[in-house]
Amino acid sequence: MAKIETPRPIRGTQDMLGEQADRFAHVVATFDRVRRLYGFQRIEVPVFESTAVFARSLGESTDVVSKEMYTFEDRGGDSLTLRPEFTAGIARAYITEGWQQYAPLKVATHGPLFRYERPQKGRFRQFHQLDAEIIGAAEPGADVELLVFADQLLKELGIAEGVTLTLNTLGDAASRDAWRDALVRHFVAHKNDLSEDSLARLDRNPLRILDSKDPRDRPIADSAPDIDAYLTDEARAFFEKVTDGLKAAGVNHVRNARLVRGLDYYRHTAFEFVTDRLGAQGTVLGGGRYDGLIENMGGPVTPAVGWAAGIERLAMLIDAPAQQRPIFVIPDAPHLTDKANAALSLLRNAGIASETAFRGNAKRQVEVANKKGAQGILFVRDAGATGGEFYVRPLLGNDIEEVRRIHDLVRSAGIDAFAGTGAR
RNA sequence: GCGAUCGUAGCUCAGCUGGUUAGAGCGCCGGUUUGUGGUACCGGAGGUCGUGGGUUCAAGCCCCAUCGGUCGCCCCA
Repeated sequence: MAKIETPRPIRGTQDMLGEQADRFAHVVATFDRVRRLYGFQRIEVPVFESTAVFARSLGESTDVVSKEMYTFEDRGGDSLTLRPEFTAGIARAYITEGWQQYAPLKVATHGPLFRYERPQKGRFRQFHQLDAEIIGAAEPGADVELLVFADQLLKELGIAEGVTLTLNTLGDAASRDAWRDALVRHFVAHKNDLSEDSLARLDRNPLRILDSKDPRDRPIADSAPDIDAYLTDEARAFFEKVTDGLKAAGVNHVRNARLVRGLDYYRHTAFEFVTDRLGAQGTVLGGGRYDGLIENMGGPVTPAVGWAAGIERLAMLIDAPAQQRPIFVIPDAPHLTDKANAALSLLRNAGIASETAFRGNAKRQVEVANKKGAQGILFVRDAGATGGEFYVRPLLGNDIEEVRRIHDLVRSAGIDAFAGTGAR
């Protein structure tokens, strides 16, 4: 008989078990809790959209659109794309669902995203992000609130220590255009000394040369003009209000005049929370203001600002979430199984995490309980057995008070709880 | 798309300059011991050494190709 070949998992996808899944869930749960503190509504948007949603909004020349999207034709011949980011889909929903009536709208979501990239540390083809957006607010206060929200999230995840907020402004459209022209002039003047990669960037996305890692580019990038000289008065005032707001909220940051964002629609505030603890993937949370996007997609002129954070990356940084330490219920002999199950129900109904092994003698089950890090063992015996019908034995590192509570609970409820089991 | 590196049991790995029947720990299965209770002992199953070619009397080990993992470039969360 031919051997059945098990299909392999798709490159860049993950299967998570135990601690890894717990870490992931803890990040999401913390986000969901903090997001409520800031009054962000939960939204859900589709995992796939018309290709045009992403192709138009992200910019045709970006890597994401030109080579990283999972795009396919459905059976009706429509071109669909698995979302490579959240913002474009949310902007589409804002327009098509009439959410303008709620502006300024504060929304949050999380879920899977897809990009066709070579996987490496902290990078996957199916990855997951937290996302927060404020749509319909042109005020710098919106930028500040999002940043303070992000900062609190990282603090509550316990990773603020190793993570730094880096901040920049790309100015308004006039500032950005003037700066961009100046940059191009600067780079063209040094064209002969640029790396091949940066020569290509010069045509597609000259801003990106600023954060090139190629040593040949560094002197040229470092001597390039900052945006500061090209900021309009309005843009400068806006940026000052953002930094002042952060200061008032006690959020530390560093200015990174070389920070640019890859996607075309960014204006004004651009920021990244970065760490050196994730190998080449330094960015843990990033975002900025995208005042032009919704208009670009055929909607009304709508200012907006938002950020996204990589759940996998955050999950790698946090301490392992505390393990659930169950009470193990062990019947002393096989005929006590039903009685043990009754005890289990009693514990669980009282909100006490408890488990039992499905096989093995009592001795073996004790070993299983230890391996699972049980907090204590509830031995279930025949009525009148020496040592008591129910006996709770605490294990190493237990919470004595909790064990005592269980002891009392079972003993006081014991008679009635097991009356109907036929086990007595 | 490019580069580096790795690929031996379910898992983590050992396997000397190529040389008999490929090993360990953990896990799994069975048993012994104990018997108001955890850390003991014995045994067993399980591997076409990623796959396909090649070199050689002989390949887990050398060469080529291919697939996959990991890390990096690009780009990004």
